[in-house]
Amino acid sequence: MKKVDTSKGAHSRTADAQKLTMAEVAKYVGVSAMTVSRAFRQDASVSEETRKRIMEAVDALGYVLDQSAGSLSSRRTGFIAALVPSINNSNFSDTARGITDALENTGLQLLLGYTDYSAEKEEQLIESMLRRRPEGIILTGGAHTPRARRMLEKAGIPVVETWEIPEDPVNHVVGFSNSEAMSLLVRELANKGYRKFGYIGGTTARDTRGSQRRSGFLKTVEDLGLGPGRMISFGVPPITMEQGGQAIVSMLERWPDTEVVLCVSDLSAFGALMECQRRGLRVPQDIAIAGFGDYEISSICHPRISTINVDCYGIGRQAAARLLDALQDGGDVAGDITLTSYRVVLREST
Amino acid sequence: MKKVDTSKGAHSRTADAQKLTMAEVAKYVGVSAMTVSRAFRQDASVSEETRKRIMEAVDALGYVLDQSAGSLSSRRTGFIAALVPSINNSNFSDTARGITDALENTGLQLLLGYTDYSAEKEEQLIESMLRRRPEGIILTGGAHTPRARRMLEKAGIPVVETWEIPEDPVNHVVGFSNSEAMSLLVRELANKGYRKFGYIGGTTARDTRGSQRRSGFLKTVEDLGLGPGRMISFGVPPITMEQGGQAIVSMLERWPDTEVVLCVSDLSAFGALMECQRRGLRVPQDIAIAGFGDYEISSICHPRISTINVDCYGIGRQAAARLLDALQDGGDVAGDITLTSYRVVLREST
DNA sequence: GCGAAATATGTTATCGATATCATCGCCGTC
DNA sequence: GACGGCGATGATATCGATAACATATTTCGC
Repeated sequence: MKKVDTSKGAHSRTADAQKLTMAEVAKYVGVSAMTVSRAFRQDASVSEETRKRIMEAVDALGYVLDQSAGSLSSRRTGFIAALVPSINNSNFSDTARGITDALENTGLQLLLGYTDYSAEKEEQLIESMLRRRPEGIILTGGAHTPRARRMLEKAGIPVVETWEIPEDPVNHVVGFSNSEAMSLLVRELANKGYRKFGYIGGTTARDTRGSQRRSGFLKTVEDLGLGPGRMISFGVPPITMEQGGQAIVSMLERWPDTEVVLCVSDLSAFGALMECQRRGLRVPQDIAIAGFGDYEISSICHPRISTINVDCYGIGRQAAARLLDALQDGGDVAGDITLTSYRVVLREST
Repeated sequence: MKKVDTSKGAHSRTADAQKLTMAEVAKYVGVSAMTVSRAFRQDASVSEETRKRIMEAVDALGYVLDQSAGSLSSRRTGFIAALVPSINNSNFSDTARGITDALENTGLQLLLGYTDYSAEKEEQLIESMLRRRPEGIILTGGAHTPRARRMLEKAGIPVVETWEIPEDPVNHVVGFSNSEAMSLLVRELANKGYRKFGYIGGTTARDTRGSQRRSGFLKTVEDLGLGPGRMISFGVPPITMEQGGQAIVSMLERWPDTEVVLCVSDLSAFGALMECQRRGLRVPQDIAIAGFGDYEISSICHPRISTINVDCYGIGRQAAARLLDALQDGGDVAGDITLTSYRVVLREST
């Protein structure tokens, strides 16, 4: 890693000193600042002729609207805040993309933050987001610190919690029951004849969706009379592909006769699958594996992985849509719950 | 997908009407607004006693600082803008995370946008970002529309282009030569004895880094006297895992004696690898496969994929660091080029 | 113990846009 | 032809914080 200085592109920050304001554009055109302001909005009444002249001046001078100033006086920042646990996880980046797409052409801009699955970090982020006075906020999950919750309630903006169904929602919810989804997968696999079930997940409750999946698994295995589920907890959530591989090794050492292993996500399932191949185990004959989330990888790898398909992108789109509804109606909308779809996808790995 | 109304969490936007301002906190405490403002900054001179009383009031009232107002008067928005082609690609989300991490505790907040590999979309995004008056901006690549370039130059803020080395940089650069990296991979594989080289990539030049990798491949194969490289172009960049699978099928139909296939990214390489397994081809004996980017998947799958490791996270961290340097020095820093490291990682797939 | 420097706090103007209300033509209608 | 209404534009106050300067109070060195 070396550094090379070049005089090219040198460029002092204060040089062209972007001092340009609306008033100067106005003077240049020979109208008032107010008229320039109006020209930037499509609903305002400005003659076509004037607007054209203004826009030409804007182009010529290189003026760029200053929304910080605008939002102070209009009391509309045009921001929507969204917090996701991690952006490196494609499930959540799909949700983020859904939000972005739904916001396109609304004039709203997304302020995105990563909580790293930590409620404390979430609290910090909520505060720093609220300082920007967003018009709405989208969160992942329903577990918040008390202070975070207070701030949210006091903010006076629509709040959407996603990806799960909190017991006591703040406001709107767009998501599904992770435990029921996992339960459905267990039942379908039991129907296929599997009896000895194992589960691989992270060690703590930091990942609330992961915990819900786990409890759905445990309960359903019990309900079906298939004895206590075999549980390997490995690594701090979210667990990686590699940890999935290590976990299945532990599983097979401890309970060699396990027939099928369900994983908290497709990522660990994939790691487990590859580790089995490396060890010469046949999947699903020697051991069957299933994941959760239907990541792209699961439909591509060989054998393909059985999983639960979740509408990640749709969660984002709908969360944004609920927010837009609420903003439209002047905020008189009561909280509601929008359930999103999921489905079991059985493939060659089970 | 159904909707369930609940009266719970109902919550009208105008109810608690977050009218709370600094002045009211000030009145509550019995000091001036200015003192409250000072209490929020660590460098300001406020007695410990007063600050404590103010913070208690802030807590009690639930006041949240309004940065939109603050940044108007201080002329510091605390925003850094960053544009990446896609957030669903883990290489770029790693870069985004690098930026976020580097910005932690600087009081700066990231405004993130996705260009979808489109220069037009990038132009739009640059404009909407500049409206927020960011203090610096990080871009991916060096291909911008003329208007985008003009806006960037006029903005008077530090600009960092990343992930490649533009011929004519706007300002700072943090990246590496994609063509040289690919060239290095070709040479190492040639050293291992491979002679008949194929390449899989997307169909258009939208993905400039992809194009650079391709030209690095072609040139090096020629230079080594290994005849014209065999090229399969498939799909609009960025190409998916599935398209990688389809592409290798075309490759082997057209040039069945191909010995090694290089892919524009690990994702397509993985798709190709899995498709080979599905068809009973042995990798690397029947066909060797290499990727680019060293995604997590490549070190986990079986066989593991040879690739170029790129310091995605480091690109983000360093880009942010260059920006912080420039902000620190009052912007009198000339543009410079920071080269980031990459290395060939040979694994079982070649 | 006195003046200078440092500390703590207040006052006022201001950042750059927009809400609001006022103004001025112009058109059409009864 | 007078009046109501609408379209286009301008003047002024204001959004909520902070910069800059002013002032009061304390600290400290010699």
